[in-house]
This record gives sequence, C-alpha cells and structure tokens, in this order.
Amino acid sequence: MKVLIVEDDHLHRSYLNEQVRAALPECVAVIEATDGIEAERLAREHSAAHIVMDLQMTKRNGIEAARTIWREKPDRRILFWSNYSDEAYVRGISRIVPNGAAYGYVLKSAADERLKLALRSIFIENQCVIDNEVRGMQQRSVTPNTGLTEAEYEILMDIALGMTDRSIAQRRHLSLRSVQNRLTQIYSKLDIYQVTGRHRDDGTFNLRARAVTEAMLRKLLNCGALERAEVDLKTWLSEKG
Amino acid sequence: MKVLIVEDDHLHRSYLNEQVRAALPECVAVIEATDGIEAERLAREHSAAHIVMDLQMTKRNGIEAARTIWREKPDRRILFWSNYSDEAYVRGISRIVPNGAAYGYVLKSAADERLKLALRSIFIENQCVIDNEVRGMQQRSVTPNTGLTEAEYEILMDIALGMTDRSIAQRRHLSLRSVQNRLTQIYSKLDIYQVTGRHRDDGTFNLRARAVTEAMLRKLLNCGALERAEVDLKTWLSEKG
DNA sequence: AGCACGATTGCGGGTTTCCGCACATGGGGT
DNA sequence: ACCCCATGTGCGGAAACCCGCAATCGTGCT
Repeated sequence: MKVLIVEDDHLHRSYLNEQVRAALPECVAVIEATDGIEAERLAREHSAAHIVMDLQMTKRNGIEAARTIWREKPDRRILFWSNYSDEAYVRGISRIVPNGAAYGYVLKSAADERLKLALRSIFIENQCVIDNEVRGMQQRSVTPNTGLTEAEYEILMDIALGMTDRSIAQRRHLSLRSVQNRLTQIYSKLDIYQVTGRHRDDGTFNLRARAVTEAMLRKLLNCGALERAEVDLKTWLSEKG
Repeated sequence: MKVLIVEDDHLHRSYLNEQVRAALPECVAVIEATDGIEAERLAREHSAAHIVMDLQMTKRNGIEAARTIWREKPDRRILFWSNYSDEAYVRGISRIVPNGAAYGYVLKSAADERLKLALRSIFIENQCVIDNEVRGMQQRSVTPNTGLTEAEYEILMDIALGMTDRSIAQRRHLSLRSVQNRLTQIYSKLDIYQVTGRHRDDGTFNLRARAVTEAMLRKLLNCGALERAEVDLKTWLSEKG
C-alpha cells in the first residue's frame, strides 16, 4: 500500500506523515505533494496510492485536484483533511465524488485517534468516514425553506461570478424569467429582504450583490468555490464560441 | 516580558510557543488564545504582553481582534503570522495600525530563523519587520493605473457588501454620479471589460458583481475582509437610524 | 382520465445601473 | 493672474434588474 499526502503547510504535512505511518503499518511508501498541481502529477505516477488531501491550497485547491484525479480514476480513495466544515466545501465535494467512491472528511481539529480511525476505515475497509460536524452541515443544507436546492445553488454561483440574467439563462437553458424566479427564491431563503431589520427593501441593498455577500458570510460560498466556478465558466464560454 | 499567542490551529500554536520560548529567553510567561474573542479578553488582562497572532480564525479574525486591541492601547506590539500575503490582509492591516506602532508580518512558510529574528526585532528592539513578499505586494498595490486608491478600495468594499449606488453616495458623502465615476474607474483598473477576450462588454457580465468576483480571485478581497466591512456597515446603518 | 401543485414562461412597468456629454470646482504650475 | 488637469456633479437615455400577475406545462396521485 502507498499513500499520497497533499498538504501545503509544512507542520501539518509532517504530522500527517507521522500519523499515516503509525496508523497504517502495512503502508510501504508515503509520497508528499505540496499543492494541487503536484498532487495531480504524483497521483498519475502512483496510480495505486491512496490519498490524504488538504482543501485550501494556494496553487490549485484540493477540490479541483480531487476532481481531476477522480475523473481519471473514479475508484481512488481520498481522505479530505480540512480546517473547516463550510457548506461551500461540503457541497463542492459532494458534487464531484463519483458514484460509489469511498472518501472521507475529517477536520484538522479532530483528535489523533479519529484521524487514525478514518485512515484505516477508508484505506483498508473501503468505507466512507464523514466527520459528525460535517454531516450535521450536510443535513442542515437540505432542510426545505432554508437550504438551497442544487439548482438554486448553481444560479447563486453564476451571479457570484458576475453573470447577467440573460447569460445565466443561456447557460442553464432557462428563460430569462425563470432565472429571475430562482433569484427571488434565493433572496428569500437568504433573508436578503430584512437585513436591515426594518421593513422590506429600503433601497440600501442591491439584491443580487447582497445575496453573494450573505452567502459568503454564511460560508456557503468561499474563494475556492469561486475559483472552481470560474474555470467551469471559462470552458463554457470558450465552447460556446 | 510576557507574550500572548493567538492561533486556532493546535500544531501551529505549539510550534509558536516553542519558538517564542527559544527566541526570547527573557520571556517569563506565554499565554495562549485560540480565537480572536479570547484574544481580546486576554489582551485586556495582560496589558503588558506582546502579541503574536494568526489572521484567519473562525470566531473573530486576527485583524478585527488587532483593531480592538490597538484601539484600547495603541502602543501594543503585534506580530502577524499568516499563511498568505493577500492584498486584502495587507490593506486590512495598514488601515488599522496606529500611527507609529510597531508591528510585524511574517509568513508561516518562513524559516524558523526568520520568525525568531522577527520576534526579537519587534518585541525587544521595537522595530517593524515586514516580510519581503508582503512588502512587494504593498508596492504593487500602489502603482498607478493598476492599484486601487484608498477611495476606490472603499467603494469596492461597499459594492461587495451589496450596497446600491445611492446608499454608497450617502455613506461616503458623494453625489450619485461620483460614485458611478469611481465604479467605472474600478472596472477599468480591474479589466472587467475584456474578461471574455473578445470586444468589450458582450453583455455576459454584470459589471458590479463581476468586479467583486475579480477582486476575490485576485485576493484583493476575501471573506475576512467582508466580515470586517460588514460590522462597520452595520454600525453605520444603526447610527444613521 | 381528472386533479392538484409546483416549476416555467411571457408581459408590463417601476427602479437601478452604466455611461457619454457638458459644466463647475479647486488646487498646483508658470 | 493664467492655464491645466483631476475630481465632483447634473442630465438624459439605453439596458439590466426586480417582481406582480396570469397562462402553460409537467409530474405525481387518486
């Protein structure tokens, strides 16, 4: 068994190395990468290795790297090891994990023991391990009247990218009016109307811009998610011609 | 001498503790805080302690904490220890550092030696130490035709918060038209017009939303900056009545 | 089939955004 | 005093945004 560690922080990397060796004595080699690009390369070279990966790296973030890795080999086992359980991360991962693939999500604040357990569960038992805190988030994000549907989330990303209603309609194959309907739903779910506490819309906020801010503050969106969405948008733009 | 360490990551915190003790044998006590709120409280209790602080913490980020700490005692010495040298951080700090206060900015990727040197320079010599990479950023951000002026940056924050032109005008004591002028300047400095590569503005982008995205992607803005701006906005809204 | 309920779409119109044009203001320079 | 240039302002208009209203479509249930 081989393990590929992807983590840009030096301290965390050596800690991970240590933990992997301790938890998996059957592991014969530990490879290290310090950013997403290197990770993709090394994953190709060591196609049998299991992967432990940080989200949030400078050059190419963990989710992007995971996406290309899984695209090339959907049965790779990946353990995500992250500081936060932001909805942006959770949604980002759940939309790229291949059908039936084994993966894990452990927070960096977790105890050594939890990390070790997760390492063994995923890499040996081939079983998913999702941190409780992350699971809770996942639940909350699908409660009706509050959580955004996948379709709404998609549109939210589009306005976060700065697209006009018209181009969103074109991209998502909807009419202009439908896009605007989705927008008003997003506005109401994010409580954009009563941000000031007073009666609705006293004209201090531009709704679409405010929705993006609100989503950021709630960790529904973050910079990494924007970067990913941006590359998707670029490819769409280029194939649209 | 006492030192207060503010850092939410366990590994980094113990590393910092170790380095502080090694670099400053004259230090008689090391206090630790794991988030910005705790930091503000402990800083009040230990009013003589120097501070080493991470930016980017969950509960209250480093810049917010530093702001309140400096507001209460402008001659505190603070060493910021951060992963990145994003323009958002640099601008955020430079607008809160009191006149003549000693502070430092060291990247986490720096060698042990550099950190030790910075610790001694600031806490003993009372001398500013800014990482070269950060200095470079600072320079780039003031080059004309590219870097945003302070006034423009302010307006950029306002649209990132989702404010309308009108409310920005009111807040910044400008006419509607002046706000819009500033906006077009921001758009041109951020190259919003030729994002698609083709001729200007084919209608795929909403300029104000796109400017925010672009700023995020360029690390001119980040979530922490938004949070800070948001509390400022809230106080303005409430005192406006 | 018949019905219900939600999502989609078109229409109309009030508001906001974006910006070209023109004019006032307000310091440096010579 | 004079000019120059950068900034701030007003006007007007094309486009985009936001949304109430009403008709249509689609899917699932009985």
